[in-house]
Amino acid sequence: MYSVAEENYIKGIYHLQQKARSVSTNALAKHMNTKAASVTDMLKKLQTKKLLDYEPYYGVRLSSSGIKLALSIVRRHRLWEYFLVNSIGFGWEEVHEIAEQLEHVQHPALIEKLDIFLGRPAFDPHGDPIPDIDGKMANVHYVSLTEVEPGKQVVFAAVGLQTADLMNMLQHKGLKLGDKLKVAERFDFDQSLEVLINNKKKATLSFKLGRMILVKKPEV
Amino acid sequence: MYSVAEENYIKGIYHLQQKARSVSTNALAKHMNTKAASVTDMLKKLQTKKLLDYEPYYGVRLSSSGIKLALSIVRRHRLWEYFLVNSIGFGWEEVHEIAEQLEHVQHPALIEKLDIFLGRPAFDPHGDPIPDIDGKMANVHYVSLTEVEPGKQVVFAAVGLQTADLMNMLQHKGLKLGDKLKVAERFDFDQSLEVLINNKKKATLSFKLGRMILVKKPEV
DNA sequence: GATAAATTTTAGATTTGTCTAAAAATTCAC
DNA sequence: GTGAATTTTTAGACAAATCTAAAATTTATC
Repeated sequence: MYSVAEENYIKGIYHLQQKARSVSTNALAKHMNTKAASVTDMLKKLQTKKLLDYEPYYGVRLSSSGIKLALSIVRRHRLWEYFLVNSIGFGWEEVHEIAEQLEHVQHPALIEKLDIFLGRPAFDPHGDPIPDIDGKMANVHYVSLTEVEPGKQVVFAAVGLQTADLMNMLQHKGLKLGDKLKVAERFDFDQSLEVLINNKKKATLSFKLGRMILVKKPEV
Repeated sequence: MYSVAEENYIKGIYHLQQKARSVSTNALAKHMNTKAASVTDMLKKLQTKKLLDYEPYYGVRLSSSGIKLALSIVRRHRLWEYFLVNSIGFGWEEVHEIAEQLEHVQHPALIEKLDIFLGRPAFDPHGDPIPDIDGKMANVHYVSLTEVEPGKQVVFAAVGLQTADLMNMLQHKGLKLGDKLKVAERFDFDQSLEVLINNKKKATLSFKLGRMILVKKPEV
């Protein structure tokens, strides 16, 4: 098992790596709120554990096992955030710090059981995709219907949540994967949407529902 | 705030204090799975934080602020256990170790929101009372099954220990909280018990096992 | 391409919590 | 109540993760 400090470094490198190919000691030190000397020490340690490829003076990249670990930490973090907001009523602005602690709780079955309890959500409360147990996550080229410009045609590509509640509701509204959707109206008052389904049926969707409808641009 | 190690010592002293007025260094060392020298160091440290009254060579007792802290840790631990069993489907034998980690997650509103979400439960899955935010909890005067007169009907209300070993054994014998128990026979030779469970199943329990089965008189 | 500026690493110290071994205090046994 | 056994504390060391200050390396500038 890895220490909390080690896990935090791996997660930090993972996030910085999304922007640039390789991560510098200084950038990581700033991101981790620590000093460059401390970063160097930790990189040498994580190098021996084969979690990353570290070239002194030339920055660091996660190895494949480092990426795997990072994705598992990100998974834990985002599932706990989802729980904090959608189960016990925190606002999405307060959950990050709590999830930073919860993500380090170690148990072989905990996260899988939490995932099932939550309905295997695909996105956390901030809209970030939640990696599955194999590290796969929703293609972030999807956007939720709430972010689509009125008038534009899009295709219903995925749901952001797999609860019976949501499924029943989608069925009731006559919505299924592959449907062509056009936002006819967006009301500022409650951010609800009026959509045209397959250029035929009209339906009114709440903001909360719209967020769980993930869409992509139609194939040309 | 207090470190995980500090919180664990406070919790350990609290539990040992329930049995005896004052807690010895060695008893605490055994309970904490550490060495007496380490205990002495920590006691001196917690003494300066006014969490306990420590008299060198003569043991330790929690101060009133130490008791308050202990009760808050116990509250966190038992609420998380309740969540693990009743919300996400763990068996009662596996939750103790996870709750040991979760109990140290720090946030001013977390435990109150969790408590509300769970419906403010009064007892954890092992039958132990959950302190409220002011440290108050259900007053329980359980006796162990070994002290019950043969023929009397009692109710299995709590376990005296929370090891996976014990939980597995109870599960195997088909014993769970709320069961009606009657001591059918007590053998002087090894002090083992023969009990009738819910007026149906019979089971033989060793003295050691019987001591860990805490019961109360049935409601009238 | 030499030198200055910036970055990174090394060396050595610090804090927290732990350990072993030895010394000190208490308790037990007769 | 004295000596032995037990318990507890002290002294000194260690591992993890951090720090500051100095040295080494890379990058930028002219």
